[in-house]
Amino acid sequence: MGNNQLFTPAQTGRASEDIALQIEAAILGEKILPGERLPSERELQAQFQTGRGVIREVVHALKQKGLVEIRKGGKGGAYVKKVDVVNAGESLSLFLKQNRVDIDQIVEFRESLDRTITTLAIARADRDKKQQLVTATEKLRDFLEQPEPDLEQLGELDRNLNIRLAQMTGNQIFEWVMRALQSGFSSKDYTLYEDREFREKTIENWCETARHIAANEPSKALLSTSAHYLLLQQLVARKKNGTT
Amino acid sequence: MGNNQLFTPAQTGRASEDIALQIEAAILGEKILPGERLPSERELQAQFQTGRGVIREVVHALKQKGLVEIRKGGKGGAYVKKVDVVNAGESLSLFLKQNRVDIDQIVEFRESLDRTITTLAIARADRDKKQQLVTATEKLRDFLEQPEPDLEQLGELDRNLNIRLAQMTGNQIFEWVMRALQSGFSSKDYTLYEDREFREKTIENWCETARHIAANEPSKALLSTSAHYLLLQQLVARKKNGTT
DNA sequence: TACTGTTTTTTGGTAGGTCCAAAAGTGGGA
DNA sequence: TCCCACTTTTGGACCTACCAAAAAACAGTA
Repeated sequence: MGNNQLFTPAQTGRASEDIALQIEAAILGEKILPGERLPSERELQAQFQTGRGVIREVVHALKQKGLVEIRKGGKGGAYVKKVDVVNAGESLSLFLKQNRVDIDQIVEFRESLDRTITTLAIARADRDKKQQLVTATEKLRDFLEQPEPDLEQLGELDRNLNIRLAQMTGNQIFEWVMRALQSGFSSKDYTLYEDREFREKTIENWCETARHIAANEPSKALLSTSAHYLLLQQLVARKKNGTT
Repeated sequence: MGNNQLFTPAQTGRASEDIALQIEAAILGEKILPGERLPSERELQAQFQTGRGVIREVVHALKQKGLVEIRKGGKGGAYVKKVDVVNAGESLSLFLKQNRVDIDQIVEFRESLDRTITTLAIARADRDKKQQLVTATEKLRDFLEQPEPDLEQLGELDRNLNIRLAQMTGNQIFEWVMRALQSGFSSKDYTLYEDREFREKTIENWCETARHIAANEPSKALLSTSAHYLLLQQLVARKKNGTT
């Protein structure tokens, strides 16, 4: 970026916020493209006519927001990241954690989300994607055949299925919300998959749903989805009664 | 270099992140309750045996996450905030801004969200709340009678209506997502309300929807909602053709 | 030339200090 | 009692120094 005055010195007052806004605007305004790097902390310090501490705070705030990635050493610095859908931001997760949102609410929301996603996925995704979904669910079922399946890995596969389905809507927001929600969900995971019956029925249900989606049968697919959430609600209710 | 460290992630981890996690855990674990304050930066510096810069970074990261609020002066410091649903986190907003998510996608998502919310609101909210919704929509219509309505204020009222409706579901997550989405939506606002016809039809539609909700008529309410989004999609399409 | 190991430079990370400004408390005088 | 100046607390900014990691530059050898 050289010596052209992309940034102006901070005004007196909340210097850090001012600088943060300038840099953030530069990133969002694509003055600095993803993959490029901001000047080093010491350069920024000179450009903004400020202390390095301020710059560090700013850069770290950007890092926290997921806008940049920091590398050290020669050619290190703050590299602008493309905020992709993977970065599901922890704000929802934090909200779920601190407010002790009831798991029923999460389930309810996920059900409504899933129904829409299923419908859209059937309407929009191409044959290949749908077939891949079926294959993935069958792989999951095979995985479950093991006498001692790794529950953590199982959860991971399940999450991936959900995300894959969300991607099939062609609408990034569904994927974003799904990811955000799952990071919050796993944080209050009641280790649902420990229940063997639930686990088997759920996977079977997944396979069924995937088949309906591949067959372009929205109403049947929605029925499977509902069945899944019915199962989930029952289990959650049991767990609750068991622990309280 | 001892080879015994080959498999451990090594403690190259930054002290600041470590400290941040400790404090965050203390807050989320309710060791420190909302309203209480963390020790002062200098005290923390002493407790953690570290430099003040590190502490400042940590505290500001927490502030950025919305977990604390910083006051200065005597009795100042980092006060723990209750992360309420209002704090809709900017991660979604950032995502929408940087990825140039198409406005159609936002509209599509909002429509699906609104349909669920409407259904749930009818099922769950009590008479009073529903009546208040009707009153609020009528107030909005009256506001529109002015020859020169303040568009910004109008948008604000509209947002409040949406949030009020989301609250009526009794599920905080809907409210959270609605808020997050709106902060992102307004950032790519095509100044839709500038179109006088759209504005009037929309408000009229709002009144109608509210009445259907108050009358416990889910299917009619959903019809109004659909009509609203149809209108919105048309306008967006027109704007798009006009600008590209 | 090509590879290899060392040294230098760049850059973030940490430590500790000084000073400033704002906010709350403190106390004296009208 | 009330108001104003003074003091204390605390975050905000700035600075200097040094450490550690990573890349680049370099030297040495085959």
